[in-house]
Amino acid sequence: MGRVTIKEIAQRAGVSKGAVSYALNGQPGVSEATRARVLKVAEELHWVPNRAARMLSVARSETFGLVLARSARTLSEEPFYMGFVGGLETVLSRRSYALALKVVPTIDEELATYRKWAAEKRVDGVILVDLRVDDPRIPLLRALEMPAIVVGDPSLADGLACVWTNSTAAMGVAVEHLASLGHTRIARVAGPPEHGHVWIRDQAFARDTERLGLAAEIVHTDFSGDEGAAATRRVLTAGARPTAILYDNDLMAVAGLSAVNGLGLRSPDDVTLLAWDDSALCRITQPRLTAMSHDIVGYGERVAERLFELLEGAEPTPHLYSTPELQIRESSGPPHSTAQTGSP
Amino acid sequence: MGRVTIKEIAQRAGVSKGAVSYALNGQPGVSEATRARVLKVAEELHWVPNRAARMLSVARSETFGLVLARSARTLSEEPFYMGFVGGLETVLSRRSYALALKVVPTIDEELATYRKWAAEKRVDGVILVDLRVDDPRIPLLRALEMPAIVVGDPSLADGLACVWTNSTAAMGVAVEHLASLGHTRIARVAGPPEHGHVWIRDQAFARDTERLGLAAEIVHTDFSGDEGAAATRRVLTAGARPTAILYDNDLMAVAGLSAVNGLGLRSPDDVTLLAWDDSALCRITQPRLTAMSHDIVGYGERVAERLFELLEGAEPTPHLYSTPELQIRESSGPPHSTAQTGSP
DNA sequence: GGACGGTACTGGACCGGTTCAGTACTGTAA
DNA sequence: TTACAGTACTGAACCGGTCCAGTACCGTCC
Repeated sequence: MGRVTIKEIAQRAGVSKGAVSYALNGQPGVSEATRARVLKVAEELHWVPNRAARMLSVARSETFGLVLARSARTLSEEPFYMGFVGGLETVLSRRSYALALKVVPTIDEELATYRKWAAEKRVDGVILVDLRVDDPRIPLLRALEMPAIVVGDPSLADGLACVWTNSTAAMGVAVEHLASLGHTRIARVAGPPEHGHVWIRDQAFARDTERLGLAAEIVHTDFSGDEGAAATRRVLTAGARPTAILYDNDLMAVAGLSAVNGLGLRSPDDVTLLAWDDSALCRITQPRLTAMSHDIVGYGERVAERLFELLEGAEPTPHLYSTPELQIRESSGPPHSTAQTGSP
Repeated sequence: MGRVTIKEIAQRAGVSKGAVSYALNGQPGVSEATRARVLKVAEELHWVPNRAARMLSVARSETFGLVLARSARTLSEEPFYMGFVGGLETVLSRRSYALALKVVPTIDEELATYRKWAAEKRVDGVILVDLRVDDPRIPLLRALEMPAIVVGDPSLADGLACVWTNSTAAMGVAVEHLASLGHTRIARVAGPPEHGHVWIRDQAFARDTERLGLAAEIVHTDFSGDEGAAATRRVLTAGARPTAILYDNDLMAVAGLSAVNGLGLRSPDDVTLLAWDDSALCRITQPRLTAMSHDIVGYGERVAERLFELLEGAEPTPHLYSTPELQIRESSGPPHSTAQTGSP
């Protein structure tokens, strides 16, 4: 049991280590008869290549890295990552690649992790999530010559390969949905503006509401349920009350719905709510939440595929994965006539 | 840049490779003067040990493995894992250990993964989650002689080292809380009974309700929001309506609350709801949910520590991490007089 | 002055693969 | 018959560390 090496296979098959290596890797240099014999012996001995030895000689780790710069506590509240990691894994397993996952508290430590991984040759490539505006990780990865896929908009990736979903177009769809229902005053409860995708949606939201002649308002939060609820209360109790609120993630939308109920209001009668991401959370509320929906698992799969393509020499061109689609549910409705006039 | 090996350090410091190795690893065999000189050169050259080479010679991978046998989609709905992984990471980083995370669809593939990891010497130890009754992974890991920590009750771990939270005691606290409020008819919306911790809580629930003379009922689900809501509707529309419902996770409890509202009922007036795990979800509903709360991040930390201890030769004794604590919020209340008699 | 012990260091084997240069043998064409 | 090409294989170097056996040199004690 254990400790089966190619040396042992070589002895049993009566050939040299080199021949065994050729046979096992499907390379030319051995006859079909020998190859079959070696394969048979390897099979009988339950031989599996030793990863460390492979890594050392081929100078590849067959591992991709993913660093999440968030506190462990806020991570658990975000349904995004787990689904995304699941998608990555599906593709990695097919090629016997592994995922090295690291959770660090700050971006500085994330940078340090990349430096270390590069020096150790610990990973063959990395996946960059949670892009910031002018993200310091991009120049670093470029300097380290580390293959990387940016999960985010090409405008944030600064020439690195990226896979993105078209938030700008999706925002257009969302705002038009609200406008077509008759809403004229819309609030957006957004994440922190230093996040790249928040910034992009901010821009798109401002442009689309202006184009359609709607009164618009943006409140920034930290993505948490608590701040989502607080922001909701704030916009609904201010002078000019919006009749629709658009959230940057699911958790804040669900929390927002509770805040609405807490104020004695109802959705969609008094206020239409629209979430972003569309996890299971959106379907367990009452009313269920209208959301901009995208397939996070598929997104992860596509990102992993692109990283493999990049390693095989593909150009680092941006790839559009999808545009989030509007999933209309019961939290959408036309504005109620009395609510439209605003409260005292 | 890159390619800094101990050979180069040896040349620059004017000593042999062996001496460099001793100096860098803090081992005896070199004078303090030489050690300082070697350390200085290594520092200047930004030397970092090559992982593959280390692994090959010390026959350790400095990696722990975690396999999650769930579909990627259901994973993203469970806040537990991300927080747990975050906790593991905190401890692993301190020792420069890595986490190999694998997501597979079935337990059979999980077993295959362990076999492969053992043969490849891919991981130094594994962490076992989602224990089942008569779990086939336990005899396999024992046969593979793979160091492992079971995340779950000693009664499920069958002699393997485990870290657990006392669900039985927690269930007592939960049921007594409901009894002390005056509830006499309680339902439990549970996960699948083949899950070890569900089974344990089922037993405890049955025993505690009987001890206190309460009418009890258990409905099993798949842990999803949809089934949690359906189960809630079922128990509330059956002949003898319970006045309190105890859920096996947060998602089902939140979904249950929506189902309660959908039936035109109110919590806590018509029905008291009690969740389990206490993630952010419990605080964003209206009313906020009473829950059995435990520190999942800390749990992950403790598990990682135990695995290190095990590798250092500690006995595989069970370790109690904590007993979930009752976090009382607005979804708890005494039963309403009319509701108590049941509906037609 | 010789035996002894300890310290500081060297050289090389080793981990388990990959890969390259070289060799022996066979078959074919000039 | 010889030259040449191609196939099948061997032996050894190599990746970058660890670690053991051996050695040179020092001071100490009898």
